[in-house]
Amino acid sequence: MGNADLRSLAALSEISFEELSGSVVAVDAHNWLYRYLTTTVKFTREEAYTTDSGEEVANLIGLVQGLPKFFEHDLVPVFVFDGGVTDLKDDEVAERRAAREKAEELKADAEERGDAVAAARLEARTQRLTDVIHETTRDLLELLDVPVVEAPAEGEAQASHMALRGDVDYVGSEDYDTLLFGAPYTLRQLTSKGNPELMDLEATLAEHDITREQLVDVAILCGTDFNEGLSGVGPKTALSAVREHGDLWAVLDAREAYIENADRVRELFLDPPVTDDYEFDTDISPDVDAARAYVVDDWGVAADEVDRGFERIESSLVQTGLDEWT
DNA sequence: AAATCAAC
DNA sequence: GTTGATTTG
Repeated sequence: MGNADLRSLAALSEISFEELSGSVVAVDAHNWLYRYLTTTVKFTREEAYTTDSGEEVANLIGLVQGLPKFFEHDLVPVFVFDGGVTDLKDDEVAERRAAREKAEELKADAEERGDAVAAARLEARTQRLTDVIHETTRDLLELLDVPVVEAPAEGEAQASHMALRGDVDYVGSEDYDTLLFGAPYTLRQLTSKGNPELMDLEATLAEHDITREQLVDVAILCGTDFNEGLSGVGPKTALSAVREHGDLWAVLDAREAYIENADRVRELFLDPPVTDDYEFDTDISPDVDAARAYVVDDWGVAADEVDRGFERIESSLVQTGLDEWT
């Protein structure tokens, strides 16, 4: 199962923050938080991200540490929140729940053995995005005046739709799904060190001389979040098969194979539930003091975890303010 | 989570 | 080329 490994097919290139200055980037909130919670935050210093009262605040710290990158480079993030779960994804959700429960069991075992390292690793797997995390994330974004859009379903699909309509310049994501959802340009590694990476849909299609429909077919053949791919079929095999036979159905026919829900998965990528009913203002003026008070006073985050982040946000605001006068 | 490596 | 395990960040 699992995700299509489209990396080897994607047209990627480096891009500098200078070139991106002034752009608006739609970020899938779920993905952004999930990645942040499971990688940067959880591994080493788990204690720091849980308050004395036992509240999970890693998301708040993650935002305060991650957002300055946007502000400092004059990039405006628009956070897109997931709507209801697609029914197709029920399987996936159930699977994740099972995986989580399993991980929780293993973690309990590890703790019993006194194996702290193993327990910490497993903790990452038990991680989930709770309602509290979603709500506090929204609250903090609001205080920082960061635009938020509600997706009817998949955040990635909505973000891609907004990019297709030209309402944002880029989608910010680490996933390759945005290619399938039709996002013209996706930015990767926006919060890591070094330059971001630009993923170009048109260049990807041109490079392999295929259409977006065919790219979706390739992905379905290798497996996506929504369907099991054919075993033994990876990106290379899928690509040449689609190029040879034309589309998914012809490939399945030729290989006498069957993929559950293939038609619906295809539809989901090519014509996902999205909305034009959104509105946001990219001229943002964060209330840094209120944000700091919210994080430190209301939620009990240690001040030294967020001081630097808030300082960076503050000084980036001064900077852009000056730019307007020069 | 990405890169590398071994096995099929 | 694909997959699974492994390591490192």
